[in-house]
Amino acid sequence: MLKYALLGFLNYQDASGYDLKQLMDVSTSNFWHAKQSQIYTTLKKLEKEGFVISHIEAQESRPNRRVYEITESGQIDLKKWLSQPLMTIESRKETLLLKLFFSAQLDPQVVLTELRLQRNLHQSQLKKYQTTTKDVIQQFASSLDMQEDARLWEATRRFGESYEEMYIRWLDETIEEISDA
Amino acid sequence: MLKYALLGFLNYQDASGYDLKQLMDVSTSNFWHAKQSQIYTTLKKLEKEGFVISHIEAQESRPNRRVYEITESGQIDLKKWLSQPLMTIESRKETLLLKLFFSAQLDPQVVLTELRLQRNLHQSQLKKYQTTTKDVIQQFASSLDMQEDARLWEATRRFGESYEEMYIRWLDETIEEISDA
DNA sequence: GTTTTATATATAATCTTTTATATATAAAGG
DNA sequence: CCTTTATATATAAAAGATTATATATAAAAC
Repeated sequence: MLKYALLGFLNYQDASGYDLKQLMDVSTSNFWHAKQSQIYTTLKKLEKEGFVISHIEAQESRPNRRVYEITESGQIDLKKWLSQPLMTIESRKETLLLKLFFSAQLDPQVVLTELRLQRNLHQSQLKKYQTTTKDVIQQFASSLDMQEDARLWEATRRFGESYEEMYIRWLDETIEEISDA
Repeated sequence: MLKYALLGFLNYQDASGYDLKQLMDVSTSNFWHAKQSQIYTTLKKLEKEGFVISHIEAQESRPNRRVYEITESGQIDLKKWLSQPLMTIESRKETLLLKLFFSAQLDPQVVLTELRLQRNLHQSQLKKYQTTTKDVIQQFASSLDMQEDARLWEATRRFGESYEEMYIRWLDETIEEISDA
């Protein structure tokens, strides 16, 4: 699936592996992320399969960049993937819930400490969506003059925001429930 | 991490690979799932590492079962993992959001069809948490006489319920937003 | 002046997960 | 009578993802 994340970005503009990593980190990291090594190996694979092509760009006082460009074949494949509806919902992996599920024999104070720590972390994440992420989207939209595209970017940001609000509410309820026991 | 899911279940009672797959499917699948093949290979690995031991149980008119039991080493390792707080929050991978993020050039009707389909699927999942999953937890709790443990199981179920409620609200808002455009 | 941060790519090794395949039997449904 | 479902385990192959390591330079921070 990382394939389509990369093609999706390259469909907007040419970019190097480094650029793509930066782009993902400030935009899709909420719902899609990848390690640097995976991005570079996937780009190589996509070039071998003909979905992208690359050329070296020399720079003064900086290492050379390998800039990737989406091919027509890549654009067709991307559009096909986007048009085909997902027939299932995804099931997440949430380590915190796995731990909680098996924590009955544990000292409740240990569990509460963990839940409170998670609350802090999710609170920070929520603030990030409401400030940094929101700003990044607005900047991208105005600099590229893509107010229409920005509506969908905003929708994905709101998902992250709603998710964190829900998570914090659930943590508060669960902390109270365990405290009362 | 599947390691700890398996040890967590085996800490309640001995079970075969088949049993563990069934157990996960009706209890933790909300936030933790695994394929049959992965469960069997992980159990083999855990036995080699001394966290579990197994013996063959003969059955009449059914294939033999290999029943696993947690060792003291396994119990210690599980407890250690449970006690150690997670220092980060997890970032999900949501294919629907990835598609939406790159769908600006697509016909809005195609996007709306996908979102409405997802709404149906999430509505079904929500109902499942409110009925089947809730019942399964109550049955387990009374059959094993573990009302205390059930409070935490209930907390993880409520997470699934809240998540689906949030997801449906977000889908409704996003569908409206795209319809208006 | 030395360390850290940012720019930039690449590969090896490992771990995790999924898909596919093989085998075997009995009960239940049609 | 035939097909499907449920019970039960196991491994091979492939795909996907993480961790670690290597190299190189310049600007900024301390």
